Formats: sequence, C-alpha cells, structure tokens
Amino acid sequence: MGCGNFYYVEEVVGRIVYVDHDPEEKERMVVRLFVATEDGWKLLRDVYHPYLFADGEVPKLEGVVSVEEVERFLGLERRIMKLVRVRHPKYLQRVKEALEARGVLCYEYDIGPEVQYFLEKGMSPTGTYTFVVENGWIKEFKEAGGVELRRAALDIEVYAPGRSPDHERDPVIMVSYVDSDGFEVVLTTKEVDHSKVMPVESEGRLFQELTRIVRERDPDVIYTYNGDDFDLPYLKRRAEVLGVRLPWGRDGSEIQVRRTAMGGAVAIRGRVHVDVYRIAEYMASIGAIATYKLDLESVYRALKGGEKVRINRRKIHEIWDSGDLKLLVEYNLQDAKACFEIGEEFLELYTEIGRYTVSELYEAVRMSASQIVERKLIREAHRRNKVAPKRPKEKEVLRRLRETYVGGYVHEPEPGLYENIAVLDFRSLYPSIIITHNVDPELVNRDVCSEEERYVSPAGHFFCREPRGLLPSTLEEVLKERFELKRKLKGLERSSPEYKLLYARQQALKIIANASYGYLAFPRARWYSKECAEAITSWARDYIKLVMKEAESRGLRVIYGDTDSVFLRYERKEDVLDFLDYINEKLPGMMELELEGFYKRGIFIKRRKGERAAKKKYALIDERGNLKITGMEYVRRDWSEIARETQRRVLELVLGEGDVEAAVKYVREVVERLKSGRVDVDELVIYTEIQKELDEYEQVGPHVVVARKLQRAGYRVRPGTIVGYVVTRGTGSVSERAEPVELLKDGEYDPDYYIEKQVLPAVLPIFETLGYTTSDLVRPASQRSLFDFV
DNA sequence: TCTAGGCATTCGACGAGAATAAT
DNA sequence: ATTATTCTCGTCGAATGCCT
Repeated sequence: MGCGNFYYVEEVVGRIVYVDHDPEEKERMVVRLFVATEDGWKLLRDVYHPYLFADGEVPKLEGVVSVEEVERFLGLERRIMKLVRVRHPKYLQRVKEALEARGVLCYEYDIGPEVQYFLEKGMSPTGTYTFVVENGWIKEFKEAGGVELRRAALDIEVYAPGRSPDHERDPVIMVSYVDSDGFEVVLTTKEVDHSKVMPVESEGRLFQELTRIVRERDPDVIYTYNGDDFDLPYLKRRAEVLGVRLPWGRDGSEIQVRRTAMGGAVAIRGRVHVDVYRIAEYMASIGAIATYKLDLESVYRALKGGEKVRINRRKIHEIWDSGDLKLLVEYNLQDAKACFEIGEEFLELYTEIGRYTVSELYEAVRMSASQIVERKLIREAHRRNKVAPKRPKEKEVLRRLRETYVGGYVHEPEPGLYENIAVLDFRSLYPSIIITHNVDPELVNRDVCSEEERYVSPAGHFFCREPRGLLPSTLEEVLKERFELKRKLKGLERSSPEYKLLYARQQALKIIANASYGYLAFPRARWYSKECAEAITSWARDYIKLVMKEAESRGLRVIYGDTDSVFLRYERKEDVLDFLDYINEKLPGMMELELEGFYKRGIFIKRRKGERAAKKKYALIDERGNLKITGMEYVRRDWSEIARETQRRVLELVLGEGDVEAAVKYVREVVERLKSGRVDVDELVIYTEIQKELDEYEQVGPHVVVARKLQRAGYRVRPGTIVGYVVTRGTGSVSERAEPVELLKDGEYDPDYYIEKQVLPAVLPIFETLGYTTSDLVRPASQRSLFDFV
C-alpha cells in the first residue's frame, strides 16, 4: 500500500451496486460507482462527457466540450452526424433545445447520462470488475467475478387501529431486520420475551437503533415488500414527525423518496433498494409465479410452498394492545425472512436483466416490459453504429393509441368431454416469425430489394431479406444464446452456482424475447410499428391454421387452439409425434412446433348463454391425475372461494373419477352449507381491483361502492388497490348490499346470492356440457333429481 | 403511466312498456 | 278516466380479469 505516497494506485475487485454522478460537481460529470468488495465497499470515480447526436451544423454553445464528425445509421440511412459532448448532464437538454430551435434534429440526449457511460465503456452496471484505481479515480477495468453482495431485508409494523396508517399519528411499533450473514433482530417498543427481540424505549430510539444497525451491518442490497410505496416512505415521513434522521446512504444521505412514472420509488445511495413486491407483480404478470393475490403470504406460498405464521393484518393493533406479542414478533420476523427469500430467488435474474439492458439493479427491478426491450434495443443499436430513434411526442402517442389491428386466432371448440388430447404449441411463435421474416420497424415496406427477395405478410406488409433488421438480428442472437444456455444447463448440477447463473441468464433472455412483439405496438415505443405487429399476427394466424389443416388431413381431429397452440384428439401417441416431425419439416426458418403434453381427458364447456362452447375456458387432466384449469372461474380472483373451490372439486370428480353423481352431490352439500349460514366469510370474499380514481367511474359497481365505504372509514384507496367484499342480505342492487370485509359484521351474508350468482354459475355450465339441464340440478329434492337420469 | 388483442362474464344504466297509485 | 309514479324486463356498454 502506498499510504505515504502522494499518488496511490490500487486494484479493486468490485461488483457495481449503485451508480450516480456527484451532486456536488456542478460543472463536470463525475460518475460515482459504489462497488461491493470482498470485505466492504468502495466509492470509485470517473469523469465522463455525456453526448447527443446532432444531424446538422453545431454552433458554439455553452457546456459543449467537443464536436466530432461521425458516421451513423439513422434507420437504413447512412449519415454523417455530429457527436456533441457536454461537460455536465444539465447541458444536454439545453443544447438539444438550442439546436432544435435552429432546425437541427438531435438524438439520444434522453437515454440517461449513466446509461451512455456504460454503453461507451462497454461495462455492465451490474457487473463485477477489477478496477485499477488511482486516488479513487478509475484508470482501467477488466471483467472479474467472485464478489458476493451482502443482502438484508426489513419489514415494519404500524399501530393503526381500523384505518390505513396515517404518519401524523400512527407509530411504528416493530421492525424486523435479517441479513445474509444470518443476523436477525426485531426492534420493538414493548418488552417481549423472544430471543430475537431488542426492546427500545421509544419509537424515536427504534429509528435510531435501526439506522445504527443498517450502518453497521452495511448491506449492499436491502429487500422490502412494498417498500417503495409503503415501508420506506412511511419510515421517512414518520422520522420527520419525530424529528430524527435516517442517514442510511453510504454517503451519509437520507433515504430518497423519488417520483417515477410508476408511482413512488425509494433509493438509498450506495445501496440497492429492491422492492420485492415489484418483482412479484411482474413475475405474476408473465405467469412466472402462480398466484393472483400478491400479498407476501400468497407469493411466498406460491414460490416456496411454505406456510408462515398468519395473523389478520387488520388486527395488529388489537394484538399490540392486549394480545400475544410473541406471535406478533414471530409474524413480523417471518415476513422479513420471507421477503428476503423471495428476493434471493430473483436477484441473479435481475442482475442478468441489468447486464443485457444496461441497467443498474435498482432500475432493472423497476423496469416495465417495454423498457426492458427498449434498453436492449438501444444497446444493440449502439453496437451496430445505429442511432436510437426519438421518443414520440404526446400528439403522436394519441394518434398511435387509436390504431388497432387484428390479433391471434382462436379456434372455437365443440362443447363436450374428450379423451386423449395432445397439446402442441409453437416455440416462441412471435419472436420466431420476426426472425424468420426479418420483421423490423426500419425495414417495413421499404423498397430496397427486388420483389423476389421479399417476405410478404398475409396482411400485405413486406420485408426485404437483406439487410437484416435491428430487431430480428437482436432477437436471433437472444434466442440462439438462450438455446445454447439451455443446452449447457442439461449437463450441470441443479444446485451448482453455475447452473443458477446460466438459468438466470436464459430466463432474462426469455423475458426479453417474449416482450418484443408487444413493444412494437406500444404507443410510447421508440421503435413503434403497428405494421410490424400486424404482419406478425397475420403470419401467426396463417401458421396455426396451416398446422390445423395439416393435422386434420392426417386424421388428427382439431379440438381447440389459441394463437400458437393446437389441441388434437389422438388414437396413438406416435401419430402425434410423427405429425410433429412432418410439420416441422415443412415449417420455414426458426419456426418450430413442440409437444406441450398429452392429456387423458379434457372438457370444453358451454358458454353461460347459448349452446356454443366458450373459448379460453377449459380443463384438462393428465395421465398422473394433475388437473389443469384454464380461464374458468376457479382461476379468477373476482369470484368467491366457495364458487371457485366448488368448481375445482366438480371438475376433479368429473374428469378424474368420471363421477357426475358425486359431483352433483357435492354441489348440493355446498348449497346446503350456504343455506344453513355455516360458511365462513373468508370463503365468500370477492376481490376486485380498483383501476381508476373513484370519481372517474361511469358505472358504479359493487367494488366501487365498497371502495367508497372504505375511504370514508379512513382507508386509503387508490388505483391498484384490491378491495374485498361480501354480499349481504337485504333489498336493492348487489352494490347496495356489498360490504367490505374490513367493516363486515359476522354472519351477515346473503345465501341466495352465493348460490345463484356464484356457486351455480360456476358449475352449471359443466353439467350442461355433459348433457344435463339446469332444472335437473336446481329443482327441489322432492322432485325427480339428476340421479334418475343417470 | 405499466408490451398486444381476444374473450366471457357481471352488473349498472337506461329505456320501453306494464302495473300501480294518485287525482 | 287520465296522468304520474313505480316496477319489470331486456339491451347495451363499462369494467374486470383472464388467455396466448
């Protein structure tokens, strides 16, 4: 160590955790990298000149440090542009405005100065590098590995009797903190006999102790569950009320409550705040977590299968006042641990998403699907000497919003029960079409080749075979890399670190590939093209119809199909496998049909109205007896548990045992149980999301009435809030009789509503599909019953 | 402000016509 | 007997949440 010297050069092996530019530096951009090291962390600095591209002459302007002539592609056009660099990011907007006022179009001024830094350095914002550092300034870097992040999770409890917590009056009574070194503590303002509890004499002390722990334990990553929207903003506001500070940042700064496009986000300088709820939300939306309830319990159960201590969140104040405090401590601690475990499940995935999309971990966990695709495309454009197109202006967004086009083809099934069903689907259908037909926003309908060298879509739009477009070439690399990774995974031990890394990597690539089609039709996209989206779906409809036609002509009856799948009735499995070989031989390029599975039996139910079968509603059972229910009430959260559970049981009996009698009997029992009033309200709650501001509703449905009641009672209801209600007895509309669970008095439900509008609508279409009529089921027991028919 | 379109379903809003009440 | 009000029924569209 050159401690005595003026200069000192060192090598730092560090994993990038947090990036910004020094807020103290007003006239130059000093990039700050907070990197985690083997035994702590370091702050590294680098001077950078952010840039924009100008398509024209550039006069002398304040803040500009250099103007360089460069060759770039704008779409297909080769252009000589000016690469304009500025001293500090604050000049980017000013220079852009000054130039555009002179009629010079500018590009890439809004992709973020830190993103530009990483793009130009070829560095990943989530990567690990060996940095050669001179007095804290980065001189060189090269790829490295092996640095573990220190992770922690925390969860708070607030005393808020019968209302949403109000930071002016409701104190924080408990906080759990756990970390990757096995440290666990529960801070609370009451004495509790529990090994992990550290009692503190006041709420103010609790905040100070928590701050001390964060600073001493010094985690790189802090997981919370909904910390963006609740825990951390609440801690901050509450700390202000109490007059204490929360200097959790590694530069001594307070936690930062930021406004973003998607509501609030909370940053802690030098660390990564990972709001695990955001991850859960995203993973649920792409089907990677099988739950629609996004509370910590449900997500934990769906992911880990484990149960935790359960208490009613609304009753926390009661337990605090006069209940089992040990239970509350255990609950709070388990929440923090569950949050930690869920976060751990996805940390590597987001590190990889960050790598592919030039995003820090903090950003990566908060990015929408469109942002993920766009960042990936910006990166690939940069690699190909292409300039990213501008973002659309508001007026253009509105115009795009009005453009519509036709989507996937859905084959109407014949209602009924089927045996021996094979489900086949296209592997990554839309991405495959993009690659196979060179579908690209910059190429669509561009006359740069002879007519013979074009792919013409059924919708009429065409794409030249050459040159390869940005989107198709990017996606081709993405899919090829993914297949390669999946191949490597087969030879690895599932529990090995390498397996986990490669698995996360292929998952990240899958997410990027799957989001690419939707991005094209997203009105705010830089690479927007409704024509491309339309061409893709038109090809997709042709391909799936071709598969159906070919299957039929080879004696495999088509039962159903949706967008990229076909359901075939088969006699022998080999026939299906032979068909797969045959069709894949015919399919061009990357297109490939795969076997999803064989099913023993399946039911396609009638619609509530009319004789025809519903689309997107069916149930299958495989050879091992696993029931797969799709689109039916069972999978919908806006149906009560009693209706959903009854439907599941009926399907199980019908498909699994083939026992319709037992199913009818079961429904009768449920109806009787409802009539007797013995049903627990938990089974009756209907959950509905409030999707807009309460005063914006044209139609005031039950969930809106319930939301208003909650609001009057002191609960916070915003777009995104999920309200739960029970329909009670009485007169008037359903809305008038709907009571929020929070305000419900015991036993006051309307059995008739639950029988006629919940349980029976969920099961009658099943029986009707099997040939029974409604009256067979609902007529009184004294008359002839369903059994007489069987 | 959260990639796309396709689909089933429920419930409230609303209007027409019937039933009932008021004059 | 006429008119005003309430009730009933059917249609339509808003709203939600699913599927791929």
